[in-house]
Amino acid sequence: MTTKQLTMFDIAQLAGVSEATVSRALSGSPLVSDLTRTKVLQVARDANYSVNFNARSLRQRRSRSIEVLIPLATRGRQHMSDPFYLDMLGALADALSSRGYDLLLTKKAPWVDGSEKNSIMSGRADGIIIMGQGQDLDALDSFASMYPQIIVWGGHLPNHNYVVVGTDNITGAMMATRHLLRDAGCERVAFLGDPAEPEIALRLEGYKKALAESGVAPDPDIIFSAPFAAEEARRAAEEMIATGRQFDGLLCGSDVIAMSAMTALRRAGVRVPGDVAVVGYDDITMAANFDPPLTTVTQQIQLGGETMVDLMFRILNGEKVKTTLLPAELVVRESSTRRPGA
Amino acid sequence: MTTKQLTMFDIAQLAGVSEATVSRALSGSPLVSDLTRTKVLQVARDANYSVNFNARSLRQRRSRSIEVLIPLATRGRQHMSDPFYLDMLGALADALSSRGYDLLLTKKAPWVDGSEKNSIMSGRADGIIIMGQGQDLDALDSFASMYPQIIVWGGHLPNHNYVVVGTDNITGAMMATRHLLRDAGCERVAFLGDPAEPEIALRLEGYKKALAESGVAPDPDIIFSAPFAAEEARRAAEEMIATGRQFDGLLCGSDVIAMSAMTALRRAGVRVPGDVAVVGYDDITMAANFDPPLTTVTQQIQLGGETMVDLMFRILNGEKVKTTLLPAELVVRESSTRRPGA
DNA sequence: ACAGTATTTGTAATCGTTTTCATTCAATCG
DNA sequence: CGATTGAATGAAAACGATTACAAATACTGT
Repeated sequence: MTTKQLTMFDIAQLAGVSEATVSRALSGSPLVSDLTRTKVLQVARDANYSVNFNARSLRQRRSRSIEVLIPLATRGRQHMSDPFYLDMLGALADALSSRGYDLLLTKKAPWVDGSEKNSIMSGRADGIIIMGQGQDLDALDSFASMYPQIIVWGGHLPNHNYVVVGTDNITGAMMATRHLLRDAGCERVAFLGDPAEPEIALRLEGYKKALAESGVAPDPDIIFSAPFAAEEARRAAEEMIATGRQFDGLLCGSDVIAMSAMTALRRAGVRVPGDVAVVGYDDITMAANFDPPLTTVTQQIQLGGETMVDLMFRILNGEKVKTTLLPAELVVRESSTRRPGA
Repeated sequence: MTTKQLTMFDIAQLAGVSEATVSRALSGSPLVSDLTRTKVLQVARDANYSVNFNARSLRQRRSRSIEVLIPLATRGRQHMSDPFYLDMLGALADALSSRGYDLLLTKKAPWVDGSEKNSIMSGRADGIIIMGQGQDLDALDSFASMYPQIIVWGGHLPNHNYVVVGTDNITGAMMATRHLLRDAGCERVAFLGDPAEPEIALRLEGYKKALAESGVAPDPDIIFSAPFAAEEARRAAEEMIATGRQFDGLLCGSDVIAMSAMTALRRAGVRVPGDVAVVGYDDITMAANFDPPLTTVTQQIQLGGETMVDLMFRILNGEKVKTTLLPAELVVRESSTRRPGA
């Protein structure tokens, strides 16, 4: 059972020094002789002592933890259950823990529900990493304007006063669309995704740009936008098919959407990639292990997590940092290697 | 920019009362008159004041947060990227936040790397929820023996001194296997999963039991166990096929494994469920939206998360709680509706 | 009006660190 | 050898809340 909580005072007694010295020894301060340090460390280890986190945070006025906010879109793009988030969470957890920081996971944005309480002002966290701008850009903006120590993963939009990290969605979608048009030989490329989410909107923009490049006018009939998670994506795809829209290529707003759409297509007797070439976005772990393996735009999740954490620490150090655009890269796999009529 | 940190003293001044009264008013203590309470609340809201978390935790000796540990199996069952974890994380986050608690996400088990430091003894968290027993049962056991406030999601094993919450893996696997044998008419049902992970071992046990029921002797040739995540699962399945093992049914240790295996099967020209009926385990969100929709054993993730949190709070209240077995339920979908030769 | 009880409030101690400032002690120098 | 430096330590003041205890006030009933 838990033995009585040891305090620094106890360690000081045992080591025959003052609390101040113990504190210094444990925190690696140079203001303590090597001899005393080893002695103190030894005693602390033997006693299985652990510095009280709250006391330290209180005194130092920093918590050594970062909140990661994955807003549960009430109605929106992806549900929290999108594996993309998990991959990113893993990357963030690694990046933070390698710096001795903890990760506080939250689902509810502090700017909803009126109460302006948040983890920064309560000293709960030193900064907040927000996954996705979400749909209420103004609320995010005004929230972020109160705190500099905020990093947002998302799309690069013109006016905002927070630091954004994200991949180049426009270019990514352009590459994907070009691939469908040129390599896969598609003539009518459709789009499936919810542009209410900024990242998706940018991908839609890239899609249109690529079409324009090839002299194709975007056809609103095959630009399907509806709010969705996996389930709704499938339904949307089913409806697309049911209403008889013609397309031989499909660019999806995410891998989850792509997988769901492929399911719908196949059920409807449409072959992938034979009849329709499909491309996803994100390159989640499962994308490569899907059947057929999903062509997709990789987001370099590991790098993304690392970058966000890096920038966060810069901010906490008082540096001025800039929004960062990571390169997107197309990963070609079988789902888009169309063999018309095969 | 962040205005100077307000303290309770400031609020007390503004409201014309003492700090003690402010504290009581904010915490909803009955020891304060309604009049003063509303006054104080008003002032606090106007000033946009927020109680300092660390100071409170220090004084109250509890942090109002729970650590959720998702051990990154160095070599093992599922990588952290299994969506099952994300669904469960979501459930835990909901259950915790509805009780005003925070979720501290961790990947590294405190009992590795020698240092016995952990979030409980440092006052960082009030309890730890551990996702999966992992492979080092003894280490977990001895760690848990030091702290009562630990809940483990996993398999129900005979000897351990921590509280386990999990679904009935044996029964779940039995139902799944029976389904393959009886409903799908399979004659040779294979198993794919890594029994080094306790939950998988139990599923394997259920599988064998169901076989025995039907008078079938388990064939080691088609019980495939290898450590894996999605990628490795696919490889394992590929090897299964390549080495020419005969089977017309496949029970997988998880949905991710099942999806990967299905990919491998189809690539090899094996039809699912035509030639091989496949069943997964977990019922992750994507299972229903896969092609074909995955027959699987649902784990009632929401209930599981809620249960773990509930038990955790009981423990923190000093109650004695018992290991809990949640029911498993088979969800039949197309991936196992075999039409031999169809 | 007064003792006796509820009800509200305030005072001050406490939670366990870190860190400023002062102090000690040994070493160096002129 | 006394003065001066420098390194290593300790004493004590924060950090910002909560709560035990005491005090003040309001409310009973006689």
